[in-house]
Amino acid sequence: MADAGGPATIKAFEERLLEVSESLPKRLRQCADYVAANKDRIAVSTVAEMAEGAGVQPSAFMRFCQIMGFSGFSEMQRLFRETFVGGWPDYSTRLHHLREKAEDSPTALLAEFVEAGRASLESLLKTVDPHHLEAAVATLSKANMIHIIGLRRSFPVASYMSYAFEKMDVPAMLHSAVGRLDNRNAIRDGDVVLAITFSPYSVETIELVEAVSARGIPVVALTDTVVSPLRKFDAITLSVSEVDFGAFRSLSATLCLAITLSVAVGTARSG
Amino acid sequence: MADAGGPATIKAFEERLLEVSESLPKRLRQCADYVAANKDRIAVSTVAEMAEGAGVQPSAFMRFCQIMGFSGFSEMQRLFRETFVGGWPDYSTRLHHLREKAEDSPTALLAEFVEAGRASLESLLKTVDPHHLEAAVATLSKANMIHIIGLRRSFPVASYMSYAFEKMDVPAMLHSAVGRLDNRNAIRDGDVVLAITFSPYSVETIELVEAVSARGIPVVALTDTVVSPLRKFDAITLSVSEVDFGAFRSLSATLCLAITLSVAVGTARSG
DNA sequence: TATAAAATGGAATTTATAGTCCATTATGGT
DNA sequence: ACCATAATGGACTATAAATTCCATTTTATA
Repeated sequence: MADAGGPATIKAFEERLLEVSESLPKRLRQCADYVAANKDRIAVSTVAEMAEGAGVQPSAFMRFCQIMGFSGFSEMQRLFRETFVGGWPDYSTRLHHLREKAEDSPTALLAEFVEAGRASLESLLKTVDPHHLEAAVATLSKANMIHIIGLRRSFPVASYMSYAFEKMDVPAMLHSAVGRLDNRNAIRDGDVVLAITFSPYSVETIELVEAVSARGIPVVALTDTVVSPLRKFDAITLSVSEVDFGAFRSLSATLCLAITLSVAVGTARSG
Repeated sequence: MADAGGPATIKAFEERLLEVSESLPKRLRQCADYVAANKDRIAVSTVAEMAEGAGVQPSAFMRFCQIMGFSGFSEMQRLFRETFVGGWPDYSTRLHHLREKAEDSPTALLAEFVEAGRASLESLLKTVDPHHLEAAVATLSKANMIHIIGLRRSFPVASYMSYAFEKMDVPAMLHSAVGRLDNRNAIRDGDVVLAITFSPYSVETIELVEAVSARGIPVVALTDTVVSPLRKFDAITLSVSEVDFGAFRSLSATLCLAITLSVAVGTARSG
């Protein structure tokens, strides 16, 4: 018990957390992880709440506090309560502050993108047609193989879905057009193409869709507006209007739709 | 007690406070004044502490809470505590219902992910340390070449940043570890490594960081919590706590930070 | 595989805190 | 100046939360 008082600052707390978290049994590690990801909650929660969040018993959480060097939860909580008096206003005031006060600092920029992302997410629920979404899920669920194509700015979305499908044992293939290779011969009857493209639309993607569409292969499209060139082919279209800030588009809403599709298809298949 | 439930938002709370404070006896007015000046303390204080701060008896403060329309102090405090944590309530239980939701209707699932994304974005503003962000931008701006590494679930983020940098003429290279190739020899003095990894952390990424860190190459890390293994090397760490659905992570917040970094670095270079 | 040690879950206990009540003091009107 | 009414302070009680303890399960070791 050389450690009379636990960490006295948040920084010391984090160091101790890191140092300790290497060698921790299962439950206590859960505590460490949850705490690391939710430091702000400590100040305003009860042990019971923290324990539930971490998925452990209150007593386990207590033990964790002691390992961190505190006498108990209360003492740990005190550290966080004290350091954050004078602390944080709510989201909107904070945002306002950042925008005005810290003009053209990276943090102000972050605030702008966060706001753009939020706006995009909000409009997502409005722009996505539930029937189209259901149709897309149904089509993808029946596919023997899902061929994902998305290049340039859409590539992150395509690779994301590819990863998600793999994790859920949904047969999917990412067409990356590396070295101008064009694997369209891999696409066979019973397969489905999932095309992702946003303005300015990659010709490769459009060409691929055109080709397979002519062969009667179903196409599900993730695109932006109603004027997307993919509309011409009878694809099931899900449109996302992303609020962009400057020339750059944060893909918040698009990825949100992507994960939804992935999970929906994954469960539909296994169910 | 015509007023069954008190104010439900901070805004409503402020309005009620203003409306009420006109006609208040001495002690209760003290409460009102103190609360107005110390709203943030409500979440982390006891009645006794608040009363002392306002210079009144606890019982007087209790009466004040009731006049504000709450049943007591606890109810008033709950309002502040909830708005603090932004209320992404126990996801462990939500996760259980995720499958049912997915089968139920994809739209419900979408709503769930939208909500998760919004919560993640809000907390992003809290978790990102402005100083670290500035340091990261400064370091990346001075790099001769930015080496981006991010595998598996982090790969979409890595490829996104790679694309963004390219568009802004920032010299950057995406290390994809295709075919187990390891291009670490391409990393030279004056370069900077941008590592992106989330739990469970890819060993390849950690190994790379370890290797270059030993050579004195600066590392900027995008990771999740403070217990990330990247902390051990002295990297400039930006942590994003994203809501996880089991193996699935909606990358809304992460991408938001990614685009911010990209644009900030891009402008810093050209400016 | 048997045994000891560590970790865990849950109930019991203790402590702290919110909330109530009433006697006392201040205030405003006649 | 007196009375009626409202406001206040402080002690008391109920409640909810933190903490501890121990029986049970799990894990590591010989």
